[in-house]
Amino acid sequence: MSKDPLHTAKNRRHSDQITLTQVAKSAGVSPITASRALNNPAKVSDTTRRNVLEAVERLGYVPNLVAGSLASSRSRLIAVIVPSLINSVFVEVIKGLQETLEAEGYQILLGNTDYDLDREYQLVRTFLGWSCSALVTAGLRHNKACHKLLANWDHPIMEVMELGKGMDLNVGLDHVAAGRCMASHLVDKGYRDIVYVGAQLAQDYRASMRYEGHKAVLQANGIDAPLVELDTLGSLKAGSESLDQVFARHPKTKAIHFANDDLAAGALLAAQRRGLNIPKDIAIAGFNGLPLGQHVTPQLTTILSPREEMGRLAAKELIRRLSGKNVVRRQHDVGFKLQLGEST
Amino acid sequence: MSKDPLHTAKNRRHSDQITLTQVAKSAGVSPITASRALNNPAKVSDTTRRNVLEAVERLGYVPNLVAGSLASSRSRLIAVIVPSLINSVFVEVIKGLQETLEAEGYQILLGNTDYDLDREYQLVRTFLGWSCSALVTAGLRHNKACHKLLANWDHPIMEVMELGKGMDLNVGLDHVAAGRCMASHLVDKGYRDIVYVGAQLAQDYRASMRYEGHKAVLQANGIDAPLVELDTLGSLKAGSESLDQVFARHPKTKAIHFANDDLAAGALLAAQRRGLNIPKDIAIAGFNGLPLGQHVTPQLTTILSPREEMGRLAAKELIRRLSGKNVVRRQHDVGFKLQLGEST
DNA sequence: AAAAAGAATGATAGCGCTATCATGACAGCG
DNA sequence: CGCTGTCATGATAGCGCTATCATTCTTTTT
Repeated sequence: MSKDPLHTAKNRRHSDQITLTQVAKSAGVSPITASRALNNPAKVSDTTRRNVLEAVERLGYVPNLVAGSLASSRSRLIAVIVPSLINSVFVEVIKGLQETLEAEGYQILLGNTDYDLDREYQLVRTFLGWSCSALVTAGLRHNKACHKLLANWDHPIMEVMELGKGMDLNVGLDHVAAGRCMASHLVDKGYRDIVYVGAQLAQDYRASMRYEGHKAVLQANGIDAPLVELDTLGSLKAGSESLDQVFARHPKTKAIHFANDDLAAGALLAAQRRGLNIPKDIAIAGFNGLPLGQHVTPQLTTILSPREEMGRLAAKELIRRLSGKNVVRRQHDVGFKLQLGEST
Repeated sequence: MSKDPLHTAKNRRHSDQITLTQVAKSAGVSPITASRALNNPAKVSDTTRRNVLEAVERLGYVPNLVAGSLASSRSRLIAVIVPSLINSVFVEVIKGLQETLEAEGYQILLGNTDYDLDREYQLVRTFLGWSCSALVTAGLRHNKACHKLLANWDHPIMEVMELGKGMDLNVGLDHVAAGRCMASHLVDKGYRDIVYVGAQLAQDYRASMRYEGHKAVLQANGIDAPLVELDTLGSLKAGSESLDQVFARHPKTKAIHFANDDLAAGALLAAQRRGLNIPKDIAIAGFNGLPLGQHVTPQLTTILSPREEMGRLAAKELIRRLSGKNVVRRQHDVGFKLQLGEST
C-alpha cells in the first residue's frame, strides 16, 4: 500500500506540484509560518525566513495563486477591458497601465469588447469571478446590466479615455473640447468649406463627441458642418479611400478634419499620390498625434493625446487606492495639445 | 444573536457575494447539482436546469472562478508573454490569439518581458501559479530556470514568431530565410552596396537572424555585408535618423535593408524630405508588411509576415490540444511573402 | 519582581467550488 | 421476479492557501 498521498483513496490532487505544506515541512515550520515568510516577511524571524526561502529554492516551489486568492479573496489581477486592439490608441493605454501595474506585482487580465456593450458585460462578469483587485475599462458608457453589476462591486473601477463623471475613478480627456479646438484652428486659418470625416461613429462615440465640438464651433461662425461617415474601420486604407467620397459629396471642400490620425495620414498620402498640394489644394487635420503624422511631409496638424501617460496615471491612481490611500480627485483631466503641422 | 453566516464567530467570508450554495438553496437542489446545471448542463434534467438558471438570474449570481479553478485545477486562463507592446507586431499576434481564444471562453493573462529573459521567468512562475490552461510565449529562447520550469509543466506550451524545434508547439516563420529572400531580391536588382540596419539586435534577435540570412546571400555573391546597429528602439524616428549614420559610415550605399517597416518607412519619409529620389538615389527595403509601407509613395518593398494569422493559428492549435485532440504537427510554418514595392 | 506588552509561531477552520463515490428511481430483459 | 444498466441527484471530502485566535516566550514597564 502506497503511503503517497497522491494515490490514496479519496485524494483529489491532480498534479505532483509542490505545496506550501511540503515547503513548510522541509523548512521545519508550520504551513502558516511558511506562508508568512513569503507574503509578510516582516512577521517572521530572519532565521525562519531564510530557512523557508531555502526550502522554496530546494523544492522548486511555485505558489498556487488560485488557492491564495480564494483564501484571502485578493488576487493582484487587474481586469482591463478595451473596445479594440486594432486601434493603436488602446494598445498605448494598455502599455502605460501594464508597465506601471506589473512593476507593482499586478497582472493584467485582458478583454476586448469589439465595441459591443453586451460583450463588455460578459467580460465584466467573468472578470469579477476572478476576484480582480480592480477593473479598468475604456469609456463611460456601459449597458444597464453591466452598470448594475459594477455599482455593487466593492473594488476600484477606473474608466479611462474620456473625461466625465464615471462610476468611480476616471482619467481622460474632453473630446468635445478637442473637437472644438481643432475646428477653431481651421476656422482661424480661414477655412470655410470644412468636412468632418469619421469611421463607424456609433461605435467610436468619442469621435462623434469630437464632431459635436467641431460642429458647435462651425455653427457659431455661421458655417455648415457636413459629416462624412465611413462604414469601414478607421485605418490608413479607409483614409486614402475617403477622399473620393468627400469630393463627390462636397466638391468645394478646402479642409478635412479627420476623426483620427490613421484616416488623416492615409488621406494625406493618397492626396500626394494624386498630385494634390497640401495644404493649398486641401488641408488635412487629424487627432491623436501618432508618430506617423510627425514623419510625413507636410507634417500633419493634429491633436496630441497623452495615451501612455493616461495609462500610467490610471495605474498610479489605482495603486494608490489599492494600497488603502484616500483618493482625493476622482476625475483626472490629462488634457490634449494642438500640434501644428504644415498640413493646414 | 444574528444567524447571518456573515457575522458569526469564525466566519471568514469577506463579501456578501452570492454563492452557488445560495443559488442551489433557492432552486431547491443541492450545490453539486447547481454546479452541474451550470457547467455540465447535459448531466441534469431540463426542469432542474431551468430552476437553477432562474435562481442564478433572480439572485444575480456571479460564479467565483477562483474557487472553481482551485477545485478543478482548470482555469480557462491562457498566459501570453510578449517582449514588447510598442512593437505593433506583437500586438497583432495578441489580437489573433485573443479573438480566437475569447470565442472559446478563454481569457488572456498578458505579460510583457521588455526583452528580458529573467523577467520572462518571473512571469512564467506567476502564470503557472494561476493554473493557466496553456502558455503562449514569443520566441524560442528562454533562460535556464524558465526552461526547466516549463519542461516539467504538464500543459500545452506554444512558442510563436520564429520557426524551430521548441519545447512543445510552435507556430512561426523562418527569419533566416526571410533575410535571405530580401537580400536575394536586392542582389538580383543589381544593388551591390547594401547596408543592413537594425535596432538593438541583441534583444530583437529575430532581426539578427534575418541579418544572418542577408549576410549569407551577400557573401555568396562576393559582396560585403556591412551592418549598422542603432541603439534606440526600432521606430519611425530611429529610421529617419539612421540615414545620417548610414551615409557617414558607408558613403557609397545604394540600398538599405532595414530590420523592420517602421525603420524603413521612417528612412523613406526622411529621404524624401531631403529630396532624395527613391529608389534611384537610395533603395529601401523593410520587413513585416505594415499597412504604412503600402501607403507611402513609392510603395515600400518589404516582406509580409502573417502576424494575426500566426496568432489565430496558434490559438486554434492550442484549443485543439486543450480539447484533448491529438496534435499531429508540432511545428507550423506560416511562411512569408516578398512584397514588391517601388522603393527598390 | 510582578505585570503588561510585544514578537514569533502554531492550531484550527474555513474560502466557494467540484471530484468522487453512493444512492435511489426506474426501465429493459431473460 | 430479480438482475443489470442508466439517469438524476446527493453526501462527503477535499483543492492549497490564509484569517483568526491561541499560545509561548521574550522584552519592556512600573
